[in-house]
Amino acid sequence: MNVQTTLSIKVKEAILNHFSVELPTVEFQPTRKDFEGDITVMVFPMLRFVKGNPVQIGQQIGEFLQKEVDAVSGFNVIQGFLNVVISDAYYLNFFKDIENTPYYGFASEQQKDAIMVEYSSPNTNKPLHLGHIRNNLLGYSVAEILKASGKKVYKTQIINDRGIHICKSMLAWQRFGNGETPESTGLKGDKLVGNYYVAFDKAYKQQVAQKIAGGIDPKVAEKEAPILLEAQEMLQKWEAGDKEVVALWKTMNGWVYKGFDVTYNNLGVDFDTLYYESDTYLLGKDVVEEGLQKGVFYRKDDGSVWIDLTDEGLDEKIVLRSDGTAVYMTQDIGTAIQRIKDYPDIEGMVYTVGNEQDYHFKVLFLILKKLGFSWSKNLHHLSYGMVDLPSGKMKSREGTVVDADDLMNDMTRTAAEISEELGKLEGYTENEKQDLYKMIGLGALKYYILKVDPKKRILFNPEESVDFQGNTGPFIQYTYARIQSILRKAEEIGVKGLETRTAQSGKHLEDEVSGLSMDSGSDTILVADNSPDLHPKEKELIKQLQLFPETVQLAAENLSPALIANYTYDLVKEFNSFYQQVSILGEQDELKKLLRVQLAKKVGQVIKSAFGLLGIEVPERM
RNA sequence: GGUCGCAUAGCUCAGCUGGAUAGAGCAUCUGCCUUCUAAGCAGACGGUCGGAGGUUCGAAUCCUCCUGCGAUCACCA
Repeated sequence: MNVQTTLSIKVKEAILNHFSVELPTVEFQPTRKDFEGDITVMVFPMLRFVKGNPVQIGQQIGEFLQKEVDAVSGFNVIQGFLNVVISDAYYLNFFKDIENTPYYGFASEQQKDAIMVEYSSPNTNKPLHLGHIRNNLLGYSVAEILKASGKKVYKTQIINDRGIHICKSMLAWQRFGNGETPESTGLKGDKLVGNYYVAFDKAYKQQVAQKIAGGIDPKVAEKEAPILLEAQEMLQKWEAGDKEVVALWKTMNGWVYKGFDVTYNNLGVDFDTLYYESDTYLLGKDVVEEGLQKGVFYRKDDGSVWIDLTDEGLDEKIVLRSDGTAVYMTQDIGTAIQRIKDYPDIEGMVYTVGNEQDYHFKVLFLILKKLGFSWSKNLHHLSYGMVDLPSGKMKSREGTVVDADDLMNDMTRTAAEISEELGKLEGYTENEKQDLYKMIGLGALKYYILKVDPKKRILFNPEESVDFQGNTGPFIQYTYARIQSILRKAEEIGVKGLETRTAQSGKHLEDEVSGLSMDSGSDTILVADNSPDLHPKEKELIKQLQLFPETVQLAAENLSPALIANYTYDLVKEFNSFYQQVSILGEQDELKKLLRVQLAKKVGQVIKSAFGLLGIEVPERM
């Protein structure tokens, strides 16, 4: 039982004893730094139930707590705030408990029910850009956070591999490509295909301009440009299964996938299962038919099928065209149901999609609910704000995008410049250095994006490079590296009570976290009768460590990696302050020295765990 | 026009279910490297929390209205 729960019970008891009143709840908050104490009991809310002077009530509760609860070593009352001082022994005990917990902060038992997290889901006609990066980082991180909170998670994406957009690239390639391939040009496949998408747009605009110059109405010109008509024709051929078109489609999508794989790999994201729109775009029609029977949908005279959501404050929405073909909504209904069929343990889904589709998902979830699917109540749209440039929106066709690969390379290069200037990497091979630069550059980028509340839009200025100082990924990575440096030295000089086992630097977080865990045998020392007094900075650190598990849960509930990022920053700030103020290895008292080394080690583990949830790696040195 | 979201220091952002004097980073200025990594620490400067009402013992937080910005409202995806 944690202190807060104990205190809550005891506060109620105190009120019952003194006033014969049963309090429904007790409110707490961390004590502000400028007052003495660790946890503050709010007296004000009790005044609704207990008549009296808040200071006196606080005083009475305080006295009761001090007498009844071992962990309470003191208190003070200021206005309606009862500041409770928690004993060093309690914090030492707590730290002893978590010290050997390898997955500290992560839910120990996995729930049986699974949740599917969809993210990325790009079109296959152009390379990934900064907007996709935000999507990928959010989706990946939320999936990891959900896992840590005890959920079983499937990561997926639905790849938009068919439609007019890819036909445009295909047509332009046929027309202007001269048989170019990624191999012949040395270009990444997605880049090559993207170039033809741009080429299409250029040719299209020329044709439109020509028509307008010839006196044709602009709106008609836009619809009747020959190259557009050809693209539409190509799409029809594709749907009809035309061999030549399908073969080209497969080839060009194949190029794109190879390119995407490189980008995903560099970005460090992955998927457990993939869905392709070419497989799912016909799904959902039968469900619409069933819905018609049930009266959820209705058919208009022209044959199109609709749902009336005006009762819910929304509009009418089409779910099937008059010619019987599926719209986006039809597919999404079908795909959702298909996923449940494929993975029967799924009890909920998270869709990582930009906030421009808020309305779409509101409608989708409502339709699924009306169709009577029990899991519809566990559908979440992880809606995030757009990433805009100072010049405005990013537009692939106009070439105003920040390319994902370019951006990652730029970040790595900047990290390399800074690292080389600082010159702390003596003894590292060139490969090790490159890996480290990438780790730092990506750490900066990922943290920069993930620390912001998902629902807020991000203004990204490519001119002002992402910071490497202050509240940044590299700052946190640096602190981790510092801690590892201390731990290496601690082993060298042989700190008493510290196991000399070295941490394995495996690739997986799980391996490393458990690899880092300390052997037992040192625990009893901490709470011996003559326990050392805690330095205020040590106490603050333990308090911050204590918050990690609840932060993970909160982040999972809110689907917000930003909460993890901000927590980690606070922890690291606290550690650096501690590091600055007290000497760890220079401490004369062996017990204190051991405690500090162990604290540093635990902070390092939590940094690594937390950053793992953000998809950010941490270095041994930097 | 209807609906949804956002608005906090010069800039970028925190602020948990309402609680004490609204916090960080960047930028500007001051100190601190012969002691565990200065990508650091300590400090200064900087705010009518978009505006106006309301609820409450108490509002950046909840409600209403207004302003500004963004998104969305297609037999597009």
